[in-house]
Amino acid sequence: MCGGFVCGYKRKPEEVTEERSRITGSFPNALSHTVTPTHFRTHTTTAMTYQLSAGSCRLFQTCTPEDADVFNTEHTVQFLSIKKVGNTNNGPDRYRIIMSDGVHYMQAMLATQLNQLVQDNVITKCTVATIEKLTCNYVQDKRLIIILALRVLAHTTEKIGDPQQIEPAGNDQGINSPGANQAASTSTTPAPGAAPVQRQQAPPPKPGRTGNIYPIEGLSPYQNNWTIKARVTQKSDIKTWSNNRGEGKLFNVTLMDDSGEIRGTAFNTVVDELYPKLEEGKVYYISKARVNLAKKKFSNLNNDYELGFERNTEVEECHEVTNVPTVKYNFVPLDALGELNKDALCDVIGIVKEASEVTQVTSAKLNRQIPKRELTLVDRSGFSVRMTLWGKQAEQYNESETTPVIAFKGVKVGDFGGRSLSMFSSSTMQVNPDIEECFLLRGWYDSSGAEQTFKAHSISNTGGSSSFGFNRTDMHSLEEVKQAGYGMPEKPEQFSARATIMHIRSENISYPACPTSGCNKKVIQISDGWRCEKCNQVFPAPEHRYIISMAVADYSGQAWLQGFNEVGVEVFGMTANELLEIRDRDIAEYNAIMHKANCNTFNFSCRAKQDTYQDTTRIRYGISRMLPIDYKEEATILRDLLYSQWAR
DNA sequence: CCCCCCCC
Repeated sequence: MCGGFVCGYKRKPEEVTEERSRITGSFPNALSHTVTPTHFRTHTTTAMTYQLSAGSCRLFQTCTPEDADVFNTEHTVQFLSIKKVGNTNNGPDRYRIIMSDGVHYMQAMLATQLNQLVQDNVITKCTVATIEKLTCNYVQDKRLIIILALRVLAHTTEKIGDPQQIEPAGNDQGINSPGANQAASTSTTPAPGAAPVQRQQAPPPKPGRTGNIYPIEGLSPYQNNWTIKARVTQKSDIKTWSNNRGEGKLFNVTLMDDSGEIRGTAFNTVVDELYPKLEEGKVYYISKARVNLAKKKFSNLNNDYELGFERNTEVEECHEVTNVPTVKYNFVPLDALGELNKDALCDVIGIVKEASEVTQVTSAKLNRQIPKRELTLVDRSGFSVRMTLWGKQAEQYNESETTPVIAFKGVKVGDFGGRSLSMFSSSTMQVNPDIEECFLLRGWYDSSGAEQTFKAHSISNTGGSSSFGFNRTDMHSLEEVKQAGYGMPEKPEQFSARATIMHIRSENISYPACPTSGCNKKVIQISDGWRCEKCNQVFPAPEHRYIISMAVADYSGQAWLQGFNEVGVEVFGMTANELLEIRDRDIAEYNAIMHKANCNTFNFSCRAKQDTYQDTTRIRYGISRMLPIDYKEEATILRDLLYSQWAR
């Protein structure tokens, strides 16, 4: 009855996890370094998002043997086809690959030493892989890319994006390909930016400005004669620093055009020159800045690169009113914030129902005062959420306007009070923007919204839309969670784990609750029924709700987890009313059900919290989400983890 | 060359 694989998961956790620890131990962090969205800084929350290296095909097509950067850089591509090509001289098989960077596709050959990857189906159609090493044969005017080393990131089933065949190289860096338009572009997930494909029809000849107008997404260290035409969507304060490496001042701007966004930074004397010149909201031609690799860890923008403004950087205001980029949004309705993970970035639009005064917060970390202002946003979903503004944005907020519509871009999702929002210095806000959503909100609020009451996201709303999701990139072993002090002051609260149920406390497995939908309060038995204090009503019978306390284990150790009704339903596959009915009717059957619930493995999303009860302080772990294991999914992830290492 | 995104 029980297939071997399922039994594998039913083994004692020590055995199961010994195996797991061997795998994870050998390849530390491999998963999070290859396939997590955070690494690629896409703004989606899908666990699996693959960012192809847009522009790589263009580079391959135009590179010269001296382009060391092309050959020393990793390129993530998707294989669209793999075909054996005839060999004439009885040599080894050769495989021809069509690979896509999401924007273009082109041919490449697999080095014969990698043939095994094809023969073992390690790489197939739709495999996403990072090319770690390649070389290029130059035959007459043609280039033949040969893949020398790669690692597999994932096996997908569909073509990513709408890549176009790349046209032959040779015509001036290969610009101007009509078919090479970008895929649908939204603000939060801009299409993999094309290499320079857009050329301004008639850029006004300005003295000192050289080169073509490049889309921001086309900028890379491999191009140097470019000019971008971009709007400053955000300008920071001038910041000063002093550390053991020295001291100085700097400021950043966020630059945006239709293709994407990029951060620019000026230091020291360049600050004096450019800070007054660059104004928020205005459009500029910018050229001769350095294109540096962005340090992903510190950038919230969707770009692999950032600009370093230097002494010779040219910045010139653009007064044209046509074809100027506008901020594009991908709004998340406020009721859907619960579906985003903590620390995710998102765009929201709402009515400012309330705005606090500016207060000063003392940052423990930075040891300085930071101005702060809280806004309460509401929208047509009937939800409200708190948005925190910091620094300049808090101080300069115009409080004279009541209930404006504000659109926010690139704000951080927090978990205070269930869900909260906070601005980064790179986030932008636009008051009463000239967009449809704004008009709709205004109309709704003025006609009815103002009178309405709003639902806040709440912590207690577990299992519902505002609970935290299971997050594969935030997996921890139980021992690690204990060692790291999750739940202690200043420590993280949220973690995800995979663990197996060892024991469920069978006493007090439920409580009699008010049957009113959403009330959940405990009811008290009185002479003529069950009374709810909150609803001030007497009911003939209560609705029993689970309170689960269970010991779970993984390879590292064990922990007690607490869960509410949703957890019990997941564990037993029936409601508490049904389980109690069985208990009262047939205790043996009840015991069998309790027993059967053991040894099942789940993916958990948990919240650790310090708690003091009868003079004892301890950390309690609450279950916010509990998902049955999808064996196929788990196996696929482990397989890809192995492949990605083995293919190195 | 910064790199903190803060607090309740």
